[in-house]
Amino acid sequence: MILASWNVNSIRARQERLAAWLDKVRPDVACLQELKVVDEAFPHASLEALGYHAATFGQKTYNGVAVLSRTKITRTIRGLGDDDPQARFLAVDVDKLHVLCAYVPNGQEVGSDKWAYKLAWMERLRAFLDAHYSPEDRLVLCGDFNVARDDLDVARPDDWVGSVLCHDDARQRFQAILDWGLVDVFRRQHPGGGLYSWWDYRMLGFPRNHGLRIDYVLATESVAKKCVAAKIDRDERKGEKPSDHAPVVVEFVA
DNA sequence: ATGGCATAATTGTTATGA
Repeated sequence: MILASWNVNSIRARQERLAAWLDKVRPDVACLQELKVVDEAFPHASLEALGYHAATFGQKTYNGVAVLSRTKITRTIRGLGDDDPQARFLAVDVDKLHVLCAYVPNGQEVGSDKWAYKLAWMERLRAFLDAHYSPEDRLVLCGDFNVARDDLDVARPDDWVGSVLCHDDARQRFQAILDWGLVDVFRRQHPGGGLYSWWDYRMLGFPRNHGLRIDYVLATESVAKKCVAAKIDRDERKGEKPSDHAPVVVEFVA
């Protein structure tokens, strides 16, 4: 089974690239973030034509998450179960797997209101896991976490010391999510680091490979132990009109 | 200290991202 996570940075701007990529990779499940579109304008028809069911939790202009699946989606939970108006979380069941798709807030600047919201949001995500699932479940939590876990996940760590992507307080919230009972399956496959999922559009970030790994596939151990391959599809950061994020693609055996 | 690039709201400029 192939599972992917990709922050597309507008599904409408990325529609052609997304379709070509789905056709090439044929993931069984794909978690998408930053749709920047309301549910009514989500491109269901073109994705159906490619063989995908879709669950969406969209929003005008900002945020928005979706899960695509080649098999039927049997349950959908939109949001973390509170009155937060930002569309950043979607959980579905597909086959015998819980699939959770998250777009963690960026936080803008340490000390800002958005920063406080980011930390609180990550705590709410951990609480949601506690309330709804067991670490014994077959579960994956994928998405853009807007946190580089370790300096191994940062090309130029000195540039990012204390920033919203690398701050200890954010890393602690991330670790609390892992400590619930999740494995960073990409890290397990590539313990040496030095592989990135996001590069700034500016300052020749991608040609210089000044990247960070902030997109993740996390899995409970029963799923993680079936992982046979994990990669970041750097080719998707090349060419015309790329997202600033590349997809993370993970393969599991039966 | 700032912008640098991209997107979506709109058509000149702002909010946001990471």
